Amino acid sequence: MITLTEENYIKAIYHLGSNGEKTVNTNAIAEVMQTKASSVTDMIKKLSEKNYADYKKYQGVTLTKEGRFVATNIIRKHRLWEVFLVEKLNFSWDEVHEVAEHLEHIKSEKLINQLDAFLEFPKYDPHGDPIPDKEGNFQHIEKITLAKAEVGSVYKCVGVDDTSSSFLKYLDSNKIALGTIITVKHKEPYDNSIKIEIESSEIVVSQNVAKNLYLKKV
Amino acid sequence: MITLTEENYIKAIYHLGSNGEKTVNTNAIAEVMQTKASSVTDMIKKLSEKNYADYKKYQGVTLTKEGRFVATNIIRKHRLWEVFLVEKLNFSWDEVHEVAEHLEHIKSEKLINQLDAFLEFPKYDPHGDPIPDKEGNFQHIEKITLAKAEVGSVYKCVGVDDTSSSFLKYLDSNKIALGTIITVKHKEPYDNSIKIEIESSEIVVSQNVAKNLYLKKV
DNA sequence: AAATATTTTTAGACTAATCTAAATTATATT
DNA sequence: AATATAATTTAGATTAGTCTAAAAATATTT
Ligand SMILES: [Mn+2]
Ligand SMILES: [Mn+2]
Ligand SMILES: [Mn+2]
Ligand SMILES: [Mn+2]
Repeated sequence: MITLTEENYIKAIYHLGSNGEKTVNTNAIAEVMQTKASSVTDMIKKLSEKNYADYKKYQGVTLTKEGRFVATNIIRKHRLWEVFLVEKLNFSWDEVHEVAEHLEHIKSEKLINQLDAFLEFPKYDPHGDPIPDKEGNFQHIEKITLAKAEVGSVYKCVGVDDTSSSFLKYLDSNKIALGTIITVKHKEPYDNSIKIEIESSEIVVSQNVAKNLYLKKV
Repeated sequence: MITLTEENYIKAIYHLGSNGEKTVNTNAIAEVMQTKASSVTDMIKKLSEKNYADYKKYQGVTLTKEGRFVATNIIRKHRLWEVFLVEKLNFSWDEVHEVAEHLEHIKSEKLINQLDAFLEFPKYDPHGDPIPDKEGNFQHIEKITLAKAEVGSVYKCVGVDDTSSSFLKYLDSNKIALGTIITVKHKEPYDNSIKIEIESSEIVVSQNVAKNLYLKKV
């Protein structure tokens, strides 16, 4: 039996670890979990005892195969619920994350597999993130941030790194959605802002925006 | 802020109290909650402090207006989710209760109101129980148990008291569903079993079954 | 109206998850 | 290599929800 809190720690470790293959350190987890390092230490000991994580004192933590399975399963549920909320219940993409944080912990194999079928087996969530299958496998799409895109090239918007409501609403108000075609017109060396063209109108976005928007060359 | 456990206690008190207008006693709650009387005492003290319940030592407990609102709101969510599972995700009526026990605690006004709309504002759940509106109001349907039905009269099946999987599967296997027309043919005084006619075939059901099946005269 | 049985409450202990403050280990700087 | 700084762990408390065992109150029976 796995508790809701354990699931959230496992998810946090998974997300922190998926960038490099290095171990995840205590303070990083504490920050994501909005808790204190001492609490994290207690929890990773417990996860280690339950074989969800490998842990040696002062050496950071990694997930075991079992831990990774738990993580991808929660992510699968989270993203499927997000699709449901947007596609069926008319939520906008900036409203779904918080609710999905709760729905992802509902434990029913049948529920999630029937939901998957009801949604016609979506491959991506409303933020462009891939949805793992029952075994935890999912495609990695090749994508770069707008910050690293080439001037003169044409891209398609395929995802976001920041899923905060304020960022997503900013994109809405600038007519940027998943699938939107963007041409990079100019990079300003002074503040790293970028001028882009969307549907024949030009806008300038800050470096901050550019770093959080994922593109794919077309 | 209300905890999941508090919500479940409030729901239990509501269900136990809705039969009579009397106070609900500690042991009854303990049995429903699968816990010990001492734990119940602690919790009803807490619910009383939070103004969800009125409580005097040794005198049993009743819900306040606020408590009843919490209760009907959870019941609204529980029953809407049950409808969703049956109507959209192809669950059968004996599979939904357990999952709904978890889904009913998801806290999002928008979620539940959009779900209500998506389901086209159903009035009853898959077991024939009425779905409260946002204010907690719902119609009481006049219904009697098969045990109290008159020999010779014709009834429509409108609900069940026992929502256990085994009882619902029993009904399935005997072609009894919500809306099924039933004619009462004979009451056996010896063991209170009842002979009924369904779609021109006759079956005999036990007193136990008869007490858990709700009917309405047609 | 006592005596007995039942119900309810209290007292004290346990677990999960958290915290603060102090101690320990690792890393960076001189 | 010694010292300073940062990260991590430990020790001891706290809160929610639970338990067992004992005490207190209420209900039932004689
Ligand atoms: Mn999300
Ligand atoms: Mn997402
Ligand atoms: Mn139910
Ligand atoms: Mn129901």
